[in-house]
Amino acid sequence: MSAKFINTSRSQKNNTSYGVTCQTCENLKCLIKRRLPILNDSRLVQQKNNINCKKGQQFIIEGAPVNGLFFILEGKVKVFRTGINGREQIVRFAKEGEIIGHRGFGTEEYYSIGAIALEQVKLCYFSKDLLQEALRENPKFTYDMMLFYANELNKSESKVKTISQMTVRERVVDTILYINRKFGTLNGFLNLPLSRKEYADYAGTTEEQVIRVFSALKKEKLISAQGKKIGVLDMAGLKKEINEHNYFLDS
DNA sequence: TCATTAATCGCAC
DNA sequence: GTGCGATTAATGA
Repeated sequence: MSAKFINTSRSQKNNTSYGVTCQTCENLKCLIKRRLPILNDSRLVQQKNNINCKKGQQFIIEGAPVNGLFFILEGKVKVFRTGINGREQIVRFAKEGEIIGHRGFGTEEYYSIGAIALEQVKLCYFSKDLLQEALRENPKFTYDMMLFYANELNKSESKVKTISQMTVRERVVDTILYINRKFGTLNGFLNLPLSRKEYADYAGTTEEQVIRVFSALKKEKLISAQGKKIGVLDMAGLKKEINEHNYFLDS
């Protein structure tokens, strides 16, 4: 909770608490890892920081000043924004290889979002200044980042449409499909245990609505539920729910 | 086992 | 559809 994770003063070489450097990292989804050949001797990769987060720990606080960007090395997080009456709207879920906090990058001085670890998470933290330096010097890297931003914008525009035009039932189904697409399944259940409230916060409804839709879907044999674990029984049936209204979005 | 926390359900608006 | 409160199930210390 304290601000010590923003501590960028790490004297030595590339060693970290758990020994992952950009060179030894195996996460090929990471933009920086993919461009390592051209970024290898930049100060950016030499001075990155590693941060360990426990489950439930918030590592980005709304309103805090932006000093850099987070890349997820391992684990899953949720990114949210707090609404008027204190209700939180989950903007997206993110997993390894994704970037967090990029919206505040550049002109914004403060984060407009918060981020919480959903499980044990390892993060790579890059300072804003060094990142800007790397972007100015490496057009290819800059281009990759631009594609990432364009893609993110597209997804968030799709989500606006989802929330404003779909019924609650469709939004909940859409959320299940989204989690399924993004995180896959494990032993027949979605590979990401979320509370009903978290489903609600993502789908833009209330916890009760999610429960009601879930129990309806269970009766219809479309999904199964055991506590937090949700299993998809009839993928085609769920997709049909949304396809019928032509709102299916692959975000 | 007891104490919390989360999931459901029912009911009024 | 939404929001509150009571009941019950699940989880953790």
